[in-house]
Amino acid sequence: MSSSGVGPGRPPVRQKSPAKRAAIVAAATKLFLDQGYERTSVDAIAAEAGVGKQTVYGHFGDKEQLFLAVVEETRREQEAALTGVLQDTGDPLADLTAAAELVLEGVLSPPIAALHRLTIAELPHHPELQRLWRDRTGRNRREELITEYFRNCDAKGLLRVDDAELAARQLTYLTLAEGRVVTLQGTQPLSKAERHRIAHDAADLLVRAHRP
Amino acid sequence: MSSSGVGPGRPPVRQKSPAKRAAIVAAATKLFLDQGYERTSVDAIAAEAGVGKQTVYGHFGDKEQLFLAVVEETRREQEAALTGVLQDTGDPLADLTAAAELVLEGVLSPPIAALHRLTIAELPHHPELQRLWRDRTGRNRREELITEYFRNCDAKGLLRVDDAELAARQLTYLTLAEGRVVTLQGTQPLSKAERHRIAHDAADLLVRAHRP
Amino acid sequence: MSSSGVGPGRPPVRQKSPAKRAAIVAAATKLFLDQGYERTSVDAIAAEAGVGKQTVYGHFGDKEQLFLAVVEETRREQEAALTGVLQDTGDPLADLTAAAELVLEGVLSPPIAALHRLTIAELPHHPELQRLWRDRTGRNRREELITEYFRNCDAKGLLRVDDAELAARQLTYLTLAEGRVVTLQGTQPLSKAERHRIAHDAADLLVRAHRP
Amino acid sequence: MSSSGVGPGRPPVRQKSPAKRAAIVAAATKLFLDQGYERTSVDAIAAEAGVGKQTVYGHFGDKEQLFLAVVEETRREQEAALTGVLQDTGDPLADLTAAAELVLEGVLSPPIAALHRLTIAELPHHPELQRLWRDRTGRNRREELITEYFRNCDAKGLLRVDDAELAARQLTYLTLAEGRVVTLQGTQPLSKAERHRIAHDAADLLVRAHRP
DNA sequence: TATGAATGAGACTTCATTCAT
DNA sequence: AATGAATGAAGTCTCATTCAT
Repeated sequence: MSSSGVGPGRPPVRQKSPAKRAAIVAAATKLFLDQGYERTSVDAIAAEAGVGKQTVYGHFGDKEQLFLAVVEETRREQEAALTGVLQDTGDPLADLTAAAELVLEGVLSPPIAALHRLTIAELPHHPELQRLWRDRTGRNRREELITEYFRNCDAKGLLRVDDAELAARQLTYLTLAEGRVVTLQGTQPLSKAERHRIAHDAADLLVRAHRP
Repeated sequence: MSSSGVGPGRPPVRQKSPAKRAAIVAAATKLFLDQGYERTSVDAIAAEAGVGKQTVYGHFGDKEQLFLAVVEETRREQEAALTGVLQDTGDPLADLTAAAELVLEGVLSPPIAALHRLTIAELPHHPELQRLWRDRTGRNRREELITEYFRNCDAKGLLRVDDAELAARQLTYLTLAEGRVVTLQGTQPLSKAERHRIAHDAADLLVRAHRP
Repeated sequence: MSSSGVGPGRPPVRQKSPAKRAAIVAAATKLFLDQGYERTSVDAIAAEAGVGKQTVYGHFGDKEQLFLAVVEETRREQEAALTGVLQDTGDPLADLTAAAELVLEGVLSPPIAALHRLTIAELPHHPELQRLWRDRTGRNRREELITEYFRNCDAKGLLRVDDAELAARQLTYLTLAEGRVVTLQGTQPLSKAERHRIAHDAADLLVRAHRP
Repeated sequence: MSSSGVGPGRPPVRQKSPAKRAAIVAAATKLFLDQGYERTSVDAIAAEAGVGKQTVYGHFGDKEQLFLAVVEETRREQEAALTGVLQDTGDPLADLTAAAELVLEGVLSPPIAALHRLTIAELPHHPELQRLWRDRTGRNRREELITEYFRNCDAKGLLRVDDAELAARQLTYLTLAEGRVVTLQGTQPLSKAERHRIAHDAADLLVRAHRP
């Protein structure tokens, strides 16, 4: 606002290049997720991004701000990537199993799992990160869809669900918790069969609990 | 070769002091849990333990071995601390809620939560740690007690539980997952009321699902 | 990749100061020659050069590279210092004695002798150094001049020399070997008289062997 | 003398074991020759010898004394190993060539070459070593044999040698100097053919110079 | 006498950050 | 705005030596 006017004829006073900023964030994301916060050096980030070190400091101030920017950015991307497909075939067990599988697939994908580990690790050391994470908690598009699904089932009499939000959260947490344990927090791959089993067990529990 | 050399073998004269070893582990535990692996310096550990740096290296070889020793030791302590109280009042909902509360209390206690965060953070960087953790998974005394409880309920006709192990795992995971999210992975305290609510919600789900 | 990054390439703004590099090499040369490789700390080199430690690492990467740079540099200087004075008075014994004295003077001068000792000591530990030294062997300006001198004598009929290169090498090696032994590898000074004796003995042997 | 009496019946007051001393020297010799003085740790020596560290200090006082003991010991062994075979076939060139080959073989053998490099490297740092080496210089059995050989040749009129000692020294130095340069101070092997060439060139020079 | 646990100093190297250009 | 050379602090680990047994 103060620097990017539209008037003609000003000398080219070298604006902070958004392209470089993006390159830095991309490089930092890769390295942070791969190696963790402390293990990643600003030098390495600058080199990976192909920029000078001062450029990094110019854009982000210090290493911590850059880290927070990376977390924020990555979270935004993930959120956007949550495609809202949730079939309603009239068979709650099948539908919820499928939904849980999608949850697993999303959360255990390498970058997201890495972000999760990284966030947990750095949580106590960056108060700002706590605020960031707290704000996000529960505001998940997928969970909202599952909530709606439970509401529909209740309306249709397929299930009897008093608190659809709670049910959606339970399905999600249950699936995730077991998925994370089985894959050593996302460091090991999850076979299709195992993923299905986990999702099915969770969905089955919910369906049984809420059978009319 | 290493013990006898040229002359006849004589008994070793001086042993590595177990007291110093314990002091080092205690100091390392405190600092690692507090600050994380990378942020903790061996210098600081030695100072905290009141020993020389080389004493640390003499006992553990390098920082990573010390770290693994800390994890192992802490895990052992936790396991031992799991007192096996699990009431059977004939009211599954109440009993399982109480059990879940105990789970929460144990796992969200500051040192254990810190160890959990630390372990997750370092998992990708220490293959040995993965092995350690994998071996531990599921071999939990508390879970076994809950499993037995479900079996009893099934036998008594209070609940209908085909797979008691699965049920116990589900109760545990569900409780833990929500507890961890709510406390920001154990970095924030959990009020008694909130703890009860979480435990109750989970226990309620299980009981409903398995009602005869 | 490393030079352009995202934006358009701009000329590098700040160059590694050649003055600092030179100061580091000078300091390292002094200390390495004085104390040897292992005994010399990078800290001490940086202090002697009046720069920060990282400046040393920025310029040379690690201690070994710095060491090789020192050897290379010192060798270059020596080579350059070899002034090509080799009188031809028509008296081979006198001329070759004088030449041998010059060889002695050059090779037993404290810095060059020290470099020689240092190189020999480190040869087995730095393969790169072996390559460096192998390449240098025999490419000595002084030896070439002596070779020419022998050729001239042969042409003039003063001596009968079939293999002038061999003769030059023999004069050089013989002189050096005895000079080094007598001075304890250059650690002790060599009196003028002794130097003359050594040079004369060697030259005399060559002249006698090649008398027509 | 004061401690190793022969009288019977003294209580076994634990004498300094000569076997351990020998083991320490052997271990130290191996490691010093292999890695150099600074690079070899007392720890490693004690481990290699299979004794405690204090035993090393008990026997030798400190690392430097141990080093000097190693040099002294190794020198003694070499000296002893110099078998005095020097043929006299009446053909000076052949005999001296053979002698020079033996010199080469001895001096360029890996352990002796290593000792030579080590000694040169440490010469400036251990004044005691200088004294040790100075005393030894020229007191070489092989050289004495060659000296005698030259005297015999002179007596028999095969050669004309005024200073047989000088001639022997020249043959030795010349051979050694070239041999050392060619093998990079004994770090590289010397082919039989090359060894012969070097010895022959040196012997030839001497024979020519002293032809009657 | 012999052991090896323990020490304090110091080794090489890398870090986040600033400064001169 | 952007570069990367330079800094000073701090990192992990090893050393020669001593001390308690």
